[in-house]
Amino acid sequence: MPRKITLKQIAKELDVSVSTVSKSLKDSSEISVDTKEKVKAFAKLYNYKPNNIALSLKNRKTKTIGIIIPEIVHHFFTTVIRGIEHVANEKGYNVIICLSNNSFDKEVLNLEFLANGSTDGFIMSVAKETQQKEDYHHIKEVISQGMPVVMFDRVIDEVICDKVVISDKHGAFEAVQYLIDLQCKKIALISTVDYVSVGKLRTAGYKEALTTNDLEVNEDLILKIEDVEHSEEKIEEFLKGKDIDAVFAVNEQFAVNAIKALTKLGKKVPEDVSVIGFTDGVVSKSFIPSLSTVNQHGEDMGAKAAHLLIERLESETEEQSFQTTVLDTSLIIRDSVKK
Amino acid sequence: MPRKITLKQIAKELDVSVSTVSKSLKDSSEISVDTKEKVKAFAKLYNYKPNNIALSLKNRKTKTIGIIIPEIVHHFFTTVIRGIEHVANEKGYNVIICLSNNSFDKEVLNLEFLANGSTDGFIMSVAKETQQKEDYHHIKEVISQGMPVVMFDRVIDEVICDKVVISDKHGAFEAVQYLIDLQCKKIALISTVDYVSVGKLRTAGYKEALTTNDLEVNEDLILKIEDVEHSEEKIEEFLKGKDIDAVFAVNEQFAVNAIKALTKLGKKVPEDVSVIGFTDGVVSKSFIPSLSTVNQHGEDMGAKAAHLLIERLESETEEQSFQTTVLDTSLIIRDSVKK
DNA sequence: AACCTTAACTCTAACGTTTTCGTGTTGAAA
DNA sequence: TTTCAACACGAAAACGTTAGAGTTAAGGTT
Repeated sequence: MPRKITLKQIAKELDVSVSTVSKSLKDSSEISVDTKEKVKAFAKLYNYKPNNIALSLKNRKTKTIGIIIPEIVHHFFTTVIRGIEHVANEKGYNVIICLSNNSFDKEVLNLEFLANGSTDGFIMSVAKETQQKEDYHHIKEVISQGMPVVMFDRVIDEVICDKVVISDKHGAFEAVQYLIDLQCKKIALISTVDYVSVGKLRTAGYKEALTTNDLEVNEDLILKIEDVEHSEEKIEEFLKGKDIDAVFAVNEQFAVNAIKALTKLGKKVPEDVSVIGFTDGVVSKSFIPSLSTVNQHGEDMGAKAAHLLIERLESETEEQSFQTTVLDTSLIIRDSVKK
Repeated sequence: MPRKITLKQIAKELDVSVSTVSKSLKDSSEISVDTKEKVKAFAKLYNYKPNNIALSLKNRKTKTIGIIIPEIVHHFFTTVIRGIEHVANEKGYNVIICLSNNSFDKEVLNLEFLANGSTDGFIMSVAKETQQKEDYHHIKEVISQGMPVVMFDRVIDEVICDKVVISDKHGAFEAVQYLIDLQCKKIALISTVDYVSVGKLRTAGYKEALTTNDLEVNEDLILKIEDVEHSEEKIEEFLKGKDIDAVFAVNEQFAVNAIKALTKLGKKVPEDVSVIGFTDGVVSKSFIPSLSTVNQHGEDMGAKAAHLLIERLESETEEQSFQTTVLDTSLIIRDSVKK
């Protein structure tokens, strides 16, 4: 029934000053043992807990990390969040999550809002629309105001801050190399449009693998998809009549859709066509055939990002050198490739 | 380069008082047009934005909603979050997410921490461990301190607050009824242990459907699983040698595992055995055969919960009547049941 | 007796806002 | 010339907390 109790109320009740109460609870040597015990007992009885907002105002730090991501209904992002959350909690930080829904405007709004006192720093993956517009003033602004920012996954070279990425290019390279080692010669690529940084990088890895193995890059075998919504039909159309022996897809959904389309077109996976996707989600494991993928280790990524941010928050010196951590991917081979 | 600017700094710079600056920015009629314009121009130039923390302290409200859920890497919960976030943002609220990881202690910690000024109210789904322990003192306490709480999905009857649930029992009933209408007579149930409220309710729906159709409830056809981790083997073992023509599973994962197990055991889905799951996730749509499921409408659930909470936060009167909103499920029929 | 210590407090300022209540200046009515 | 609004602004309190700088009284030292 009782509302939250404050120092002032305790002070009044015990007929001492607010500072005495505060110091008692901090076990200050300035206060007599008697008084301290009395105050502590009373505080415990009324379940006193200091008000975070007041503390934040006083200390000018909130012990809160802002996460801004494009989308929450997305397995990879949730694993990253889990990683961040784990580390943050360990270090006494809270986490506040905002979604940009891939909208530039909402990203700006979120960032501005959280920057006004709500958080000490940010961990973010930028919205697709932002990457398209190439407008990063909002991010640069919070950084220039002294807020540390750590970017992950979709990072912006132009913005100077700590970053955590996976070796997209190398991960793609390895996957395609694996396919080549299986004697695949006609490997199709299903990617996203180029302004999405990861799509671009994975495409580069695909191409590099081909060229280093003296295989020709055939643009007819490359599909770039704008929106995930109608990917299924597009993929089917793309694969129709194509003479291929493997597919490399830059995400899980595209890989699944590719298998479905291939099956529809009368080709068997993995007997006729081997398929490798990117990102190890729930679907990959469950699917029949289970999907071979490039695992991104989202949780590690989140953990690393959180460490970087907290380190910066807690270091006294305003370190000016920023680092980009590149995390390795690992290739998980399951049933969607021939043995 | 400039740190965030405050009213005080603007005041000093323009040689007026802090109150004049504050009033100017609020376009108060007390201040001359000249001064107001000067202040506004200056504020705009330096990109002044009021400090949220200071505002929160002053207004004694944070315009922030706390979400506490057991797990983030979970499709259903993320859809709920998306629903909450959408409504919250519309109404000018922010969202802060904490994970209990299904641990009672962490749930308590999160709740206590957020209750000390960080949020105006909570939307939560309780941890499995909490349901097991049946210890709800932490939730009752924040409520008694005047913090509105809205529970969803896993709700506690014993705690008096607003709730949003789906008609678990009825959803299960409909699914099983559908199977019965297909002439299935030997329907297995794969559920969770009973202390998880939704598992219990869905089991009840299953049983009711059987009895209303004069079918016997055979406990040998019911499997209750404790942890999801090793569900695959357990389900396979359970199904081995069982003479059944349908399976109803209380979640997506169990349904998928059931199909895999059945396939392994030489039975065809849907020709020999029809399968219906619960919760419409990514896997359901992608799986082959695509899964028939009871759709929970997570986003609606989140939206409703957010509406309930915000309404309570913004109503002056301390309304004492709490409501439980029951959302309908809908049965999505795909390829995992025979036609 | 005059001074110094020390224990045990209390006061005050500060964090950044908002808002109520003053207060001094002007111009005009009486 | 006095009186009184109207105007334009400033001072101060408040939200809850902390920390450094006083303050007071008791006791001890010279």
